[in-house]
Amino acid sequence: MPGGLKSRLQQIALELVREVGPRAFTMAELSRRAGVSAAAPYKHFADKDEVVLSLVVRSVRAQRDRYVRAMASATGPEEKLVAFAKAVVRFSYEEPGLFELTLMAGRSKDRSPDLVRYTGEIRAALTDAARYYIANDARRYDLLMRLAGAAHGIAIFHEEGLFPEDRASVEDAEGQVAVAARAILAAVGVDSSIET
Amino acid sequence: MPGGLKSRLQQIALELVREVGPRAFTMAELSRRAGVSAAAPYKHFADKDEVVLSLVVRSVRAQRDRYVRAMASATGPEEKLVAFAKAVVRFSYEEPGLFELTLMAGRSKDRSPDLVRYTGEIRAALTDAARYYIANDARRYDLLMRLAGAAHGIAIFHEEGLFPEDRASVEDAEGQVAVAARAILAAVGVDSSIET
DNA sequence: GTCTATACGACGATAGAC
DNA sequence: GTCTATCGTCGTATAGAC
Repeated sequence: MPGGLKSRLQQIALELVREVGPRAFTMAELSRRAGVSAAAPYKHFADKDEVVLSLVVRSVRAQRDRYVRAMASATGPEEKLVAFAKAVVRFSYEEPGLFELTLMAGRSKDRSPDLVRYTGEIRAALTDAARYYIANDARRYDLLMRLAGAAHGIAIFHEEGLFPEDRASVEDAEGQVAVAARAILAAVGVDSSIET
Repeated sequence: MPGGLKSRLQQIALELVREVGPRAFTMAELSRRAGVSAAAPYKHFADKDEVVLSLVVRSVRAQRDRYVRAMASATGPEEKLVAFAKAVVRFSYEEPGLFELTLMAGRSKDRSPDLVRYTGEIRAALTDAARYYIANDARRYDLLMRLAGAAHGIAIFHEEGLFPEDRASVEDAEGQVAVAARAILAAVGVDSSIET
């Protein structure tokens, strides 16, 4: 079974990052969990960074899957963008390790075409829906920044346990982010230069 | 000069965290920069955690100073809350290390009365301004969560370099967060049960 | 492809002299 | 209060046998 260890290592690395976060991830623990020697992983990955990079790519791909799917199953621009915001909160809740990993994507973007592709696809889906609100590229990008930024921050607040005890469920957090998203969208109104 | 080293260590630890962030902070580097032996700091702090905790307290106090001052010099509830949101963005820009440190505050709150006090003062100032919008405690807390969460997220996006190149200044980020804050506040309207 | 063995460095923390 | 010296632990990474 050649190459069998490589994908197994990736899988275990994923679980490890899910548990302890990207910072505390170590090659030593990876080898331990895989039940192989500390040297073995280095036959499949040049170094630690290469392992982490492959996880970043997986994280972004997973988010693309979720966000694009969430937006596709909603009808109308506002509902699509709200669905995105809720999906961000849910992803951070279900995959805190991968969510934290995402922020490292900006740094390592040069090193992986896949990364560029997946982030591009997320952006394209968002842009598509937001076109309904704003035709101008720059202003529309600003709107998406406010929307995604707000979703990100609310997700973190929820993750950090800052929500009040009696309303700390994921559904509560999704509700809050939905309200915020609708507010941000309502503030820009609808771009009248768009034909139905 | 008894105790002189302790405050010097705190000062240097602060600079160190500002530079490399809380995760990469090490006692070894702290000693090195202070020009003392690796053992010296342990006469003043029980362990690494105690050093970091003292920095968390400093970070929260610094934010209290900024946020309360920013809100005090603005007139009217909306302007006060917008000023808070902008101050969050500016703090994350000017003190990224301390900003990152803040998220560890939730974990260690039990261990420092000062921490509880400072966070309480920030919350009180926010609550005071938000009373204009919502009288009900729970719903007002939700509003502040959306506001602070959005500010936090937009601050992080700016910090991570996700703003477009030609609009990546702090002032641009402040402008974006102000728009988002106003949108979130506008969505709840004004609580009519408030007199004046 | 995987192993054992190992080099090397960093860090946290302590003991005991002064 | 500060030093020197030191221990133990862990991590990254490589060399060479199988």
